[in-house]
Amino acid sequence: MIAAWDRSPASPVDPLVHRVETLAAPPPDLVAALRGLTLRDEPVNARAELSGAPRLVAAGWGARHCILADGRRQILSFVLPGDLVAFDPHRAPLRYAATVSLTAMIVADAAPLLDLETEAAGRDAPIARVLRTLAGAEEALLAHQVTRLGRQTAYERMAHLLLELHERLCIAGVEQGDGFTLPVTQEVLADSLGLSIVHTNRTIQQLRRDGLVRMAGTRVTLVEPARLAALADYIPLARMLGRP
Amino acid sequence: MIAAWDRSPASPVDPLVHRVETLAAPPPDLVAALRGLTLRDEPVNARAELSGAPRLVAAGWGARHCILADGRRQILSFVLPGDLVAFDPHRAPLRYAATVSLTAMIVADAAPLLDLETEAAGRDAPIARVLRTLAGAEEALLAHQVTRLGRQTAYERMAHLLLELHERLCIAGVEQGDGFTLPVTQEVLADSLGLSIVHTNRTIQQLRRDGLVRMAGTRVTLVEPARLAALADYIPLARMLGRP
DNA sequence: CGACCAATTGACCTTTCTCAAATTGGGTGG
DNA sequence: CCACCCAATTTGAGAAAGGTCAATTGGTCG
Repeated sequence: MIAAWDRSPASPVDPLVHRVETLAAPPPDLVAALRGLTLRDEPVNARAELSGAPRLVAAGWGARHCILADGRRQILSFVLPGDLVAFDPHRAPLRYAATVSLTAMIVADAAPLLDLETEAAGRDAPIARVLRTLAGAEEALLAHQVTRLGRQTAYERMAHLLLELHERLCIAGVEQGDGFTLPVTQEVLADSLGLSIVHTNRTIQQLRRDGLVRMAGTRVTLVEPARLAALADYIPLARMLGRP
Repeated sequence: MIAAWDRSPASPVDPLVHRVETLAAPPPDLVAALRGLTLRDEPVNARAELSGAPRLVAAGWGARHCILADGRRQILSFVLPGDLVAFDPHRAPLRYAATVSLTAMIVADAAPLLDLETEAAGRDAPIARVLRTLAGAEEALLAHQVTRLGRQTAYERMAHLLLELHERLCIAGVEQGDGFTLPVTQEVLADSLGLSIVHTNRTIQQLRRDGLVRMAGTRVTLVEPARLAALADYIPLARMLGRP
């Protein structure tokens, strides 16, 4: 048996490649090209701001959020392995919306990826098609987030978010099976779900009592994914992006 | 005096050009090129689905929305004059999120605009820069929407949305001054704000009683824009996009 | 052990929802 | 012009969901 630290270290592009393979049916040579990239990566502390240059998340959790004048915070989206941040260098980042790390992270310089796109000029190039799929995934996440916040109860929201996080981590190849590691506090969940901390806690407990999820430490297990998906009206990202 | 129907008909690109001029400081020759476009436009009935080809909204109101299994509806964003719909023909539209007309609309074929972008190949072409700004505006709108739904009270949400609609219509040159025409029912506002119809109605009345807005028929007047903006923590789109 | 942060619990309060019933405001056919 | 209709707005009353405040527990780390 091989211990985790004993394996050859994963490449920072692995989660991205896994996402691409899962969502976009890329030609093999594009996958090879992506794997062939050697990206300069660097560690980022928790609670740091991710700003500036184009980056690819290799590990760790972050978030984009807005903060109101009186301190209320709303998370717009979680930033997970395989995600691109500030990818278009020509586009100024939104003011009053920040991208921050929630845990320690490893982020890589995404410039080589950009070059790949620039060289393969043309809208129909496989790399362009793949990047469009990733943009579509981001759009789908925002649609999920708005619908959760606007039209779902706390119970539904929580189930929906857990399903989404699980699906995203599986798509990125970071997790597999029926559970995942949730490395953030309930306060962070509350700031994503638009709930108070107290109510977030009670909602989790209700899901536990109903036998739908198990949560111990940072480990989440989706005990009854099908029932969760039904009650939360969860539409998998893969399905939103058009795969039947 | 000239009746409305007597004026020379506005070009379908007018709202777009006005937005671009307001938000993106474009070079004069690009503005000329945009004005020079002759777009085939067509009327769309209220409550129709806007699907398929790239379109530019010339007049009327639409919305993107998701509908849950039990009928609950959440509007993701309003679609107003000057907005592009399904602009990237290479990108499949999200399933389970539809774009519909709320009023009668006039929409134009956006293909010539796309051609303009394709011909002027290059990320730094003025047309590309302008389209990026419009994409940034859309992103800012979604940030607003998520924050409203997640962290604001009904009262704040309503004030915030009215300010946003007003700003968008002014940016598109469709309105000016301190008011605008709101051609949708309170049910539609409710579906955007994540509220019930009844509470939407009561919230509007509260704003009226407080002397912050006037609403008669479809006409909305922002009586105290500054106080509204302060209580709703409203950040103008222009400021989010980086203009100081 | 003490400090501290996250999770949890209890009590009470506010916001928002639901249901049901007016009321209003245009249009429309007679 | 008027009676009628339908959709939209408005009102009332009671219930449910979720928030706030304050205290307690549990685990971790120096």
